[in-house]
Amino acid sequence: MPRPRTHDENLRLKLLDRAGELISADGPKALSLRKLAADVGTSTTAVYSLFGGKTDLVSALFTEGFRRFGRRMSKVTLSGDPVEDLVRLGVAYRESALADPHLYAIMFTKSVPGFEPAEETSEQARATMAPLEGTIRKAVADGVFLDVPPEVVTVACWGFVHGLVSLELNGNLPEQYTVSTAYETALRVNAAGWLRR
Amino acid sequence: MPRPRTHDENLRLKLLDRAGELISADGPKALSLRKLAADVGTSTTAVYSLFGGKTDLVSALFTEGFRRFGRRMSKVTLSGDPVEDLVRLGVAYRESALADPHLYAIMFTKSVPGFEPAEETSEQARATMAPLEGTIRKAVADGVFLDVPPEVVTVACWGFVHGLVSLELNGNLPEQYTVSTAYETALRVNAAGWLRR
DNA sequence: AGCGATTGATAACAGCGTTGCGCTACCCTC
DNA sequence: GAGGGTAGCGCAACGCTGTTATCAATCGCT
Repeated sequence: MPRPRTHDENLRLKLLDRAGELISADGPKALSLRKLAADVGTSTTAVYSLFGGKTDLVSALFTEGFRRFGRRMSKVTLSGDPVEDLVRLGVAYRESALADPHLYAIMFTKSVPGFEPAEETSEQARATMAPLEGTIRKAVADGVFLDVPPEVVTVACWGFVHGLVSLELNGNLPEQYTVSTAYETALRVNAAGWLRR
Repeated sequence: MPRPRTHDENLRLKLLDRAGELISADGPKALSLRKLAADVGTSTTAVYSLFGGKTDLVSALFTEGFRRFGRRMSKVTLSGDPVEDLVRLGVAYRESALADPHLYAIMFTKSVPGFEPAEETSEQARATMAPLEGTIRKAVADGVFLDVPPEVVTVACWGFVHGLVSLELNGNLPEQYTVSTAYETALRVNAAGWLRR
């Protein structure tokens, strides 16, 4: 069989796109190199040429997920009031996660068994948290928030939203609990908890 | 080849134990029916007779995880001061999760691709949260906590600890961030946030 | 004691990620 | 313009996976 074209940057994107679709539609189990290659009209070997292996394909998805995530987070318009801004950022965080649940799962829970994110994980994750960190750092410096190391506050806030979102995505929340309303309430109380009394 | 014995309740336990060990040692990817059966000295078919399939084996692990978790949580001695008790429960929660990280992952993140917990999930999860829920319900009823639906507070507190623990288990936390000390600080601030002003 | 049901050992199936082989289309140099 | 090096990638095979049909052996029950 002949080869259609080489150095097909297009192919790379098509594989990445389709991989995202597959994983978004039916979860990580549904992402098989064979199916992926067949869908795109190539062979599994292409994935090895272009990415290095399945793990590296997932790694590319991981990066893409953070790109989208970071863009959404940085789009939030901040008011200057730290509590209000923490709420806004928290809401955007949830919306981002709900927009691509399976990408979120790749980023923050180990949803693809073979894949262990590289060292860049923490860095990339923290870079995404830049607006959050900035807001908190300022609030602490201004004496509006408690005099606690800003990292502690940042991680606490991040953990809070991550926890709620990931419970929601996993279906661990009770039936009668309507997330959207309670989420914001909880967010506001948590943020206000860091205010100096 | 003959068969050694039948109705071997012991075999069931050995399989379950070994499965837990395998998954705890090297993660969900390392749990293969063939290796499991070989280690225990039986064949893969036994898993199908005794559990129904790999999914159901994982489901049994899931249940076992909640059993251990619930026992640890209910062992916490409560002081009556809601903030203090929320901290104690939060600390116990983290210790439980760190004791069996992979079981925790089965319970709360979808670490085994095929496995979708049944309807009993939410129920079993919520049952585990009984001490937490009790403490909060009382604090709200007594007017010590803000007048917010207790479920909202419960889910918020649960999400908070789950989020921090799962970020920690996934290695998403910054290097310099020392969890054990910051965790308790954050826990206390969060709990105090629910106090009536 | 003997019958029926259940356990589980064997072996086969389909599908998976991965890899060696080799063809082919491109780029570079002459 | 012609020839050689290189990289993309289709094909086929390997060893692994979960699952299942077949069937022998053993149990509980009458």
